Amino acid sequence: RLRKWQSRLRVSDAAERNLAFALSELDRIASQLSLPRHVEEEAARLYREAVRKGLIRGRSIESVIAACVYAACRLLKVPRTLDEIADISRVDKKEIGRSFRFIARNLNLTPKKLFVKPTDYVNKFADELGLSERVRRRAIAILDEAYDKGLTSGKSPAGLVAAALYIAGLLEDEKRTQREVAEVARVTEVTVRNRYKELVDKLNLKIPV
Amino acid sequence: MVDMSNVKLRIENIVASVDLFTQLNLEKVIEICPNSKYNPEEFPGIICRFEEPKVALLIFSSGKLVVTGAKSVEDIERAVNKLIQMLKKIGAKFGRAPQIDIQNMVFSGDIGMEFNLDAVALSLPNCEYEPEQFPGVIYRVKEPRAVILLFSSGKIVCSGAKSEHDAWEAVKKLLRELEKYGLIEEEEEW
DNA sequence: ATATTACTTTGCAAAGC
DNA sequence: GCTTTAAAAAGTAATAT
Repeated sequence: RLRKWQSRLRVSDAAERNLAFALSELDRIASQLSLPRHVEEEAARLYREAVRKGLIRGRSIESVIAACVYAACRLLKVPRTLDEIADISRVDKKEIGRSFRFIARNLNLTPKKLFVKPTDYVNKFADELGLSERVRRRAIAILDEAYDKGLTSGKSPAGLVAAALYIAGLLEDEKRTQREVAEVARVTEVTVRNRYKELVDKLNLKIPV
Repeated sequence: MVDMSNVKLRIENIVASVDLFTQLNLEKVIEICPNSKYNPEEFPGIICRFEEPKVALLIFSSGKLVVTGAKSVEDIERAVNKLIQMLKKIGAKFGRAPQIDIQNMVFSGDIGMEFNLDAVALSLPNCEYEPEQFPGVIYRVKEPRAVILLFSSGKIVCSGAKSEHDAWEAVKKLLRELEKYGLIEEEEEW
């Protein structure tokens, strides 16, 4: 009886210590990414729910916390690339991605709930690139047309947005280099180039020389 | 009824576990396997490749094997018999026929129609789609157990099935779901 | 800037750490 | 959990020329 209580106390002790560690890790990530309070709170909620459902087994607390941060950003439409989160996490991008897909499956975070409009990424990247409202609208128009023509399925949203901003910059005379857009979107220049070529070709865009 | 007339499936890989019911001395076996590798430190089995039939075999001291890379069940049987003939030369005794269990079959295929994966992911229950990490929709079929990767081109990969029949059944279930949620007849309305 | 090679995802067994 | 093996899909990434 007493032993039972002691082991229960030990278990709850460990659980509390783990939760404290998880929340401090969440705090660290949230502050480094300058995440709004409500996103951090949502990530904490997701984490507690994941613990309640026993989804941490076999996964590191750090990868699950990072996954919850990414999920919260997606749910609340606060654009953050997985790369940005992986940069400041101790676990690699691959592991965070696995944990993210696992909690998404088990916490019923459907693709619909997780969907972030390309517009949100356009604004985030455009902010970092200092691009005008006109360029943003042009990029969104390009993305809409690309979607209608079936050019976006299976492609990296970040790569598509990067290429659209690159093109819109050229068309609106606010050029940013492929290197610059690739850097903010966290994709390679080759990806920007590939998306650029396809969009220019299939949407018959005339790029000023 | 779902129209499967335009659907194609091709076997790409078959994984089987085999029991030879004989203990093996891997140090001796390694001598008679031409292109093989054996590093007990990193992996407990011998990794052996046959060119005909083209398969890879993992040979364990327990007399159990894993045969991968086969394009047909017959390839696996031929590979196992070939290995048995080789093992007989180093004195291995075989009291009974080997037991071969197909564990996994991988198919590539085509549904014959393009898909807007955003639309699929929005309506198809229990599917995953993270284009930032992988270009296909991941759909898990419970019965028969299998997983199908669906790409925007309409090409698919089906894995986890234990037979060709199961793979076709799994694909049929996916098509029924796609049809049920109005994702089949789309042509221009992306 | 392009070509090649490599890695992402899915499924599974084997024996041992 | 990990280690090793196989193969496809289509995308992205890393490295070579």
